[in-house]
Amino acid sequence: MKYTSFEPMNCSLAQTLEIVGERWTLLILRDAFFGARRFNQFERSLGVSKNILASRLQRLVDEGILSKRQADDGAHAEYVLTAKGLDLQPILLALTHWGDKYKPHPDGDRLIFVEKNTGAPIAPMSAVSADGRPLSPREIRATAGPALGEHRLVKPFR
Amino acid sequence: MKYTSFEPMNCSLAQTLEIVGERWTLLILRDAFFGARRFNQFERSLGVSKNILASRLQRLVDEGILSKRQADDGAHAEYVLTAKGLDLQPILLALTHWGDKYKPHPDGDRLIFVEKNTGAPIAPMSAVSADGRPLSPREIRATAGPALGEHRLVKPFR
DNA sequence: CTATTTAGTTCAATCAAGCAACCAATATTT
DNA sequence: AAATATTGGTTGCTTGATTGAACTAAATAG
Repeated sequence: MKYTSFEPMNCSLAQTLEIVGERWTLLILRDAFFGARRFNQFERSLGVSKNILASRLQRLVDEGILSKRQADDGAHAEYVLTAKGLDLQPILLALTHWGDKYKPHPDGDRLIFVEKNTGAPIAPMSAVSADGRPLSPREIRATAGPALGEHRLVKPFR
Repeated sequence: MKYTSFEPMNCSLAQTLEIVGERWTLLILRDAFFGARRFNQFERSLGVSKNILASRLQRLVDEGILSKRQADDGAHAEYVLTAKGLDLQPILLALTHWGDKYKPHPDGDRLIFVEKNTGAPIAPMSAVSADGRPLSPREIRATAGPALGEHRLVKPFR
């Protein structure tokens, strides 16, 4: 028996986790966002085993999150984020922001994300209304869309 | 040797993943956000093994993300999200939103998140500037904070 | 020409996931 | 009241994923 796949679950969260929820994957993507492209850069930055790294990179390429191509010098390959990969940024920022808040370093901030133009720090990740107001968890409700058959999630448990 | 811990990494993302990055954890939290409180509800909703579920719930309680308490009927225990747990919402929404976009159900949306008051759908998760403009990945830069010693992440790889 | 770096693959050992069986305490049915 | 089922777990076993080490082949550097 394999590890149970999340894919049969009719849930977008489960679908995403099936792809990026494996060990190391999000850290690999973090490094990709910081500019890592070569196998060796990921390996040294993370201290992950080569076989795991190779397998994760392959998976990300298969999923269209990274693309593997020859570097300009023709010699080695490099892995670069696709548009699909770049769209993972809110996930990484949200995870990072929570860690900043609840597992802070005693000396202060580790990284500060700023607008490239102005240098102003970006807002903390939050759900926002269509017109831009930050929303707290209790101000949000989930409603069933057309694809949510008789799925139990939307029926309150209580 | 255990699975290598992410904790020694001086990285907020790694710190968060160390806690919520395990298999099943984020799905458990999803159900908690949808109102699940009892052991049995999580078990049935997810189809996860009891031992795994017990261990994950325990971990989340230890981390202060869920609190375990006696239900009002005095009999059974229940697990409820703390403020720290509620703060994970942007993470779940970002993961869900990406799955909506890239692993959609053929019949359309699965869940639609709306404002409780107005019923209006919330905005897709995105980084936003301090004054509320959505920011694309290329408009954001990471700068070193005081706690980021001589960490390599901030130095561009290229 | 030799040594090193790079980008992997293959392999054995170990740890975690998954499953089934069990258990104690309540709740429900007969 | 007795029997049965449900709840909330724990224990133990098997299988699979992670890990680290050894190996390889190609490119690059000295």
